[in-house]
Amino acid sequence: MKPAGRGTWQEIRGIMLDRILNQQWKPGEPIPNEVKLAEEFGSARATVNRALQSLADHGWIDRKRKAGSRVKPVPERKATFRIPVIREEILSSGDTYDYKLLKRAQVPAPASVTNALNLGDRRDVLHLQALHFCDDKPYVIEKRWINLSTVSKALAADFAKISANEWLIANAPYTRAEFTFSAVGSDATSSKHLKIEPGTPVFQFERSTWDAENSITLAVLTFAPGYKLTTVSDIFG
Amino acid sequence: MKPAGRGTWQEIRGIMLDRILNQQWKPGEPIPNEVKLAEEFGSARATVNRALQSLADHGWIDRKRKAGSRVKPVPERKATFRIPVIREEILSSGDTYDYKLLKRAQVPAPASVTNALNLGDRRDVLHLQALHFCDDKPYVIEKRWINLSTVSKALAADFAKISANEWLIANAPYTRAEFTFSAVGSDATSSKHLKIEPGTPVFQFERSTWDAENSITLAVLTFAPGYKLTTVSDIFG
DNA sequence: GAGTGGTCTAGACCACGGT
DNA sequence: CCGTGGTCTAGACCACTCC
Repeated sequence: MKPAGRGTWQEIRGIMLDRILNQQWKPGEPIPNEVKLAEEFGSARATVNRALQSLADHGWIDRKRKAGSRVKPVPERKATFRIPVIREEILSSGDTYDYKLLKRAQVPAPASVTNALNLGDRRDVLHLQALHFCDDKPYVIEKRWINLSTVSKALAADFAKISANEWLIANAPYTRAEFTFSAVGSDATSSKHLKIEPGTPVFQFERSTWDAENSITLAVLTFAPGYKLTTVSDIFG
Repeated sequence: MKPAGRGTWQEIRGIMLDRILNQQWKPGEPIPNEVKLAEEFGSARATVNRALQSLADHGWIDRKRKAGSRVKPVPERKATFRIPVIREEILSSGDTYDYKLLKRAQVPAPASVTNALNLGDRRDVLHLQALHFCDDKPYVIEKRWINLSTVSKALAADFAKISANEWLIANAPYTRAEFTFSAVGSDATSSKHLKIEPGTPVFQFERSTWDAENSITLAVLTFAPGYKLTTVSDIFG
């Protein structure tokens, strides 16, 4: 005869999620505490705890000491995107990849960059422009500014051979990043290199990265028309 | 005299992450197994396991039974967005919210919808168009198709009073969703209601949701010009 | 103060997957 | 086969926070 405890934490999570979905546990209402659930499922409290943690991580419940756990009134849905390394993204879909450095210059930072990277009066940045090709067609144009106060080594890198992103991954890992997605009309530079009419709607992806409080780089990626960013989110995605 | 074990799993994770970041543990190389790490940190294996799990969850290491754990050659960076409920997003920023249903019709599904929702020959869908206002200005136009085979109750809902999204959250929770972001030129309908020139670059957010294998709804949100989607990702975000 | 979740421990068994 | 990570247990103590 087996003891009652037969659940893995994922099974227990599944049971509890069902109760939330079919409103056996109603939005905003408290659910039994860990000890009681452990008794009910015939498992250790740690197992129930892990299941509840997971539900909380994925936005189904709120947990507070003393106050207990409650079903969120509105489930908090999230979408997660892998931030791709362009070269790998293209190669993995079986296309050919090419890269061309268009511009490299040590310049005083424009105001928008000073602001985005919190540069204060340290205004020396390395500015790069590059074009990435997919199947010999322009795929994305990259404008980038690198904070030389933080990453002075970047001056010695050969960005004609390795893209700034890949060099930075290896040489200046970041601990915090800010991403922005938007739709803009193609500007003069992008239009020229992507071979499209100025003003064509294009998808723009902006990323600034930081190591603790030190800004590393600002990258603005402008994709060729038709680019879509897609993600599938499973219930625990 | 205290035993050596003084670390929480987060502290241990922090130490191990440092080793990865300063390449004491090099990309692609194996790291010691859980038993050895537990000895080193003077903690239980479960504690080390939790720390390693977290590193794996966040894309810093790969773990395989028997093969052990290795530092990922290229850290896998992710960005997570909360999918906002428009009304709450607007209200929480202190603006006024308004909503207007523009159209409601039971129609045969257009081909793109049949395809996106995998409708087969069950072609009856409820089509809605609605406009959301922020501070009395048009903010986003929503085109939506609801699969009546799955959510027949939707025919009885009063979508003039409650937005489809909020009704569906309460009445047809989903277990899987697919999100797509893109930049498009504003079409005739959107231009008219957002009061912009046709062809203006606008941000478009498309979401289809599913309950197991049954599609629920397809929503296409077209935002007024200037909309940006932003997220900050901490090292363990 | 007291109830709840957060975490740690020591030990055990299991499941996967490389050899 | 057998080493590795994945998980469970039973018990303990701690930390937060509501009352």
